[in-house]
Amino acid sequence: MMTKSYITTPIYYVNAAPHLGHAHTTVMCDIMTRNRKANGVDTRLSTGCDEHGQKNQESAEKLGMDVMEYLDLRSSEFKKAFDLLDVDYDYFVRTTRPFHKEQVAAMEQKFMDAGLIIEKQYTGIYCKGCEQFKTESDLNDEGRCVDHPNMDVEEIDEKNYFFPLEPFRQRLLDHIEANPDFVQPPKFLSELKNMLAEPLEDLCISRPKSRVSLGVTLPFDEDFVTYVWFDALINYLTNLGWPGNDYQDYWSEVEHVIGKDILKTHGVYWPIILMGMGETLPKRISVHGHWLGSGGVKMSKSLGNVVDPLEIVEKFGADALRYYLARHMRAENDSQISVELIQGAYNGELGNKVGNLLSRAAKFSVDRFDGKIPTKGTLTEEDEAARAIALKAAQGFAEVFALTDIPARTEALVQAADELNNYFTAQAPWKLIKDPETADRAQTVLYVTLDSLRVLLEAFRQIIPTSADKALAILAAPVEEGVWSPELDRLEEGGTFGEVVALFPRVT
RNA sequence: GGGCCUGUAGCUCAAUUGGUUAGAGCAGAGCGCUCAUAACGCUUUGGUUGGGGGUUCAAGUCCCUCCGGGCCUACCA
Repeated sequence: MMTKSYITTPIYYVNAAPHLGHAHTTVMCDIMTRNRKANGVDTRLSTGCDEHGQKNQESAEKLGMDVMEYLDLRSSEFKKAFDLLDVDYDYFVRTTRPFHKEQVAAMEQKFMDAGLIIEKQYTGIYCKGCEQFKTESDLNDEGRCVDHPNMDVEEIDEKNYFFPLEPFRQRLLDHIEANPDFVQPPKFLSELKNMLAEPLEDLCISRPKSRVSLGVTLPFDEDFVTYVWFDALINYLTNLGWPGNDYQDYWSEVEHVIGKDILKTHGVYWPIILMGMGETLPKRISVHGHWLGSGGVKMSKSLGNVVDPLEIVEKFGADALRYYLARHMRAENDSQISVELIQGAYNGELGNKVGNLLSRAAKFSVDRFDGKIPTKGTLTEEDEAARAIALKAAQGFAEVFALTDIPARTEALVQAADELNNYFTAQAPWKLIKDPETADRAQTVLYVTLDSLRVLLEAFRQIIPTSADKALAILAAPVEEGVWSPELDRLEEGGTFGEVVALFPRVT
């Protein structure tokens, strides 16, 4: 049984404002963290910004800003966005912080001393956009990089430092063989195996300062800074205070959550760097797909289908976005998103099912029972069935789940709320209450509905914490932080309702 | 060019991994209810599973091919 856990988001390149992809990965990590904490696992979550590299430097220059001033501004935007999205992180790293830079440099010196780094001369065509050298076939008809057709490429002849990866390839393959859970879901494991099927090229770990100044200076050659990935990945360790004494407990349980675009850096480069350091390899790399615009095409400004997370938060609230991201990402594939789809899910799933159930049962109770939680009488078969449905859906949150489990488990909660709506309509307490002989029965139906909903809401805290707590406050059912398990009959009979307001007010 | 994946009702997704008449939600249509956020419930319309070919008693599922999407990668960066 896992007792500690360490979840990481990638650290985000700050050459532009935070976008949906950043929001997605980070919110998924937050959900996994809340889930583990609720199940008694001591979990830490790290996120942050990668502030080195050529593109960051150029973004600052383009705005005519001092580099540090620019980085301060950008990283504060990321931090603000994650705060707005209710992400409860333990570490927000900035790779420009002195401790991180010192440890990166120390690690590099060790690599040099151990003979793991070599020096080579290289001539080639360099694309600043990619921060990579290109071959002739990479270029378009105009001799420009296909990914950055608006930038000129440069011919460069220079010395650089390299970390040969090939000597570690077989060890990594052996590790994967012995740990088939290393990358999840399986589709991405086979992709990783393919990346390792051919000999690996040496990883260039340096960039000359004449081209890039924003980075960690190489300890053995001050004319160079460190290539961003060779520096950035180390944040996963330096966040924990590595190489201090107490990092190991969390490090041995580390899970990296990434988008499929950076599988190679995390599945190949990073484990091999760790091997070079003599460190434990990550326990798991959990990979998710990307969000596409509706129709399944990539989001782009020219198509006008870009979903801006902050605009969504402003229009629908943070929980609407958190819910959509959690519920509608398919396990192994890319998924679609648009303002219309979010609006549909918000109104139709959160509002009409969950929010409306709370409204109809709570307002009815408040009106007829003097603002008090009704009293439960003898339960019928139908009552028990309704309770069982809620309990079962909530049970999915009373165990540690994987990244790919999130959509189905979230869906189960909404479905359970939907079934409670069914139950409520079938029992029709508004009819029962008219006859004195069945008035008590109305109270039981209301209690069962509200108490079952409370169980669902407690599970919902892992997905949409603010809304769930708001709803639980209406039910006068405060929950304690920490270890949780779903239990019935925790709603206090005769307790006083909070003010009943619409949980997810309809947005049109 | 190579690798991995993908295309199923108007829209977003399922289909126990080859096995009855391909399911669900939303949208549309009809009815009901009035506790509720014009919300809820019941009924219902809608599919040659991207096109073509093949294997099989049987194909959404396997093979080939064409078309459309996505990510990675590409003479030592």
